Amino acid sequence: MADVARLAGVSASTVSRALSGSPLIPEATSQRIRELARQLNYKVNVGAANLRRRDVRTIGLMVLGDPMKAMSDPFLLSIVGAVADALDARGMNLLLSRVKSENPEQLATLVDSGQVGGLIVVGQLNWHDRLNQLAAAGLPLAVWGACLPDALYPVVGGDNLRGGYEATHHLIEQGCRQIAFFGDTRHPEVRLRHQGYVQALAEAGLHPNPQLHQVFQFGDTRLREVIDSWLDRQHDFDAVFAASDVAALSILGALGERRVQVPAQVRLVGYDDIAIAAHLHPSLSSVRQPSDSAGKALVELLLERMAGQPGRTIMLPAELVRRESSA
Amino acid sequence: MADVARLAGVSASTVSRALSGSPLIPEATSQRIRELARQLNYKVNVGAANLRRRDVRTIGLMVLGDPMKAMSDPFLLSIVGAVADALDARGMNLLLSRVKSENPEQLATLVDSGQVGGLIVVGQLNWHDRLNQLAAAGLPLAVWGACLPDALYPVVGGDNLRGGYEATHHLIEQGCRQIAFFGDTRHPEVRLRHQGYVQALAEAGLHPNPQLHQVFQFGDTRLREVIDSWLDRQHDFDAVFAASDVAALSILGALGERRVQVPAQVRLVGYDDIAIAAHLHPSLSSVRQPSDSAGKALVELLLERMAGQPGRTIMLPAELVRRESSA
DNA sequence: GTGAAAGCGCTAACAA
DNA sequence: TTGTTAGCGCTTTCAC
Repeated sequence: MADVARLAGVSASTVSRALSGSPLIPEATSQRIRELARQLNYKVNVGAANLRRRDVRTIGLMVLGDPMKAMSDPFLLSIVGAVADALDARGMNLLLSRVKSENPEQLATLVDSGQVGGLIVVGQLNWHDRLNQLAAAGLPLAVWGACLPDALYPVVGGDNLRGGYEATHHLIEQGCRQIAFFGDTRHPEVRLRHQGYVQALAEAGLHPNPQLHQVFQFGDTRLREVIDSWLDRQHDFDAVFAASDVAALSILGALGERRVQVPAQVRLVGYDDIAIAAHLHPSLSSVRQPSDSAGKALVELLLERMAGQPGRTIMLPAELVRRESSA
Repeated sequence: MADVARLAGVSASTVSRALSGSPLIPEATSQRIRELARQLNYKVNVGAANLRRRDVRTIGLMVLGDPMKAMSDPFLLSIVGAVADALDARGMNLLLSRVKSENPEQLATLVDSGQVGGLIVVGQLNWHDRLNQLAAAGLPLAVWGACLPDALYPVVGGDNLRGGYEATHHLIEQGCRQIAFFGDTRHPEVRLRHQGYVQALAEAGLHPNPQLHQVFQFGDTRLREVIDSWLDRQHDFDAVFAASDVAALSILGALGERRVQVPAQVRLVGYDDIAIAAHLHPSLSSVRQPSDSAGKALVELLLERMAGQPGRTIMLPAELVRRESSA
């Protein structure tokens, strides 16, 4: 910067101001300095600027859950992409972090060490209490997940209750009576989807059959085994509502292998509406969650939080997409 | 840090040394200082440390290609995950960047502005020349892609030629004679896979039929349309070799919709061996590329490059995984 | 073995 | 409108 200043015949302050678009510098000077900097291929050292300014234009993001497993869920990744875009639009950067589940404090380190100004956490897993603690301790974060009533942190999430309800209601309308639920209800989001499921059943005068409710870990590698063993034991159902499309895909595969016709014998609805859902045969009915809006909303809430504002909750609509698998 | 120093009754220098594990400080003192820092929840400011040390322990990663599209290819994402892990293991961080294809210089900015010490680029697209330019200009980078002979940058890639050969050879062994190739050969990696395909055909005395070669954009949203229109025009084939699993999935869906039996009428082999490939019905034969090793190798090569070493090429094995779709 | 001092590259009072 | 000055929080000679 000193070089640029010297060559421009001004002081470093002026260069700094010109390059950061300060209104103090007249447009002409500003132009000249910018051009010179460009020619010299000079770029402001962001680290030094951060140090002086005492803030960082980078935010950290982590996907909770078994790293490799969670990183392979297309829906969660589409949220990561959307967050990256939203940050990009504001000239901010994204630091991607792997969280070792043994060590929740790792989250705060990123902020404490000044590497990032705030944190976006995708998925709550069973970390709700820990996240509450961190938020209470003043850690600036925003979370994608279920909108829990006692959350001390800002949350963006889909309308899981409604989504679960819609999916189930749709299956009932299609004439299904024995509707299985597939999902890990230790997950707050899945718990809500399950509540919606129960609600829709109740409304139709049906009772949830515990035998038709299968718990599994989101993104479990052995998902297929779990599904197979469940199908081996359980034949008395005419529909499945899966709490994620990844699970629904496995179910589709398992059913296909057993020559069970979808939707003729069993109807299937998934959740998230990942890209391939539409391209399968049969194409997969699913509950769409708008990941673009999710990314924008997460960044917005995080910045509000970083600016000291109270912290809101944003619930995004859940929209049932009807396709062949439940026709 | 001043606080910690004062409370420990030592100088900031000593604290700095203790916290960075300098051998100058006796173990006892070091222990004491670390413990105190922990109690005070003190974390070294990474930005300031970087500034002083004049290096950064963060590297940038970008996936080339239409952002949303590229970000949705599970295989590319598994590489991102693997890179994140490899960096994590070395105490380094990962800055995720979206690249706007209009502006290649954006890549260098991340390094020039001191935000990252080097760059990992996933996919070459048609950027080979630009990457060569950047590398020639001294930008430290490592690339996942095809091992091109004139590359000035370090490359990690699968053995695409071999992979294409193996897949095709396998289909020929299964008795197929009219084998279609699906992939965008503007992509260097795909071009090599296609060469392997041609090689295997030639070896069996077959000639590639141009009508059986369909170009499409990797990750193209309208992939399904392209496939459908192709299938409408073209019926004279008994196998498809798809240059990516994502494409293979769409093809599987399209064939299913037309009641074409896989593998009975048409055999199918994909590429990448993404997680769901094994869970579909029929399960998808594919050529596996080891993304874990890829991540490690990319980080290794980049660090070598950052240390001023010459820059090597690492070719990872391609392994055909036989499943139902080509049985 | 430890501390004092200098300075990494930048920004923001404050002064002119 | 511009420049001078004083650090941001840390690491590292260099001297003790």
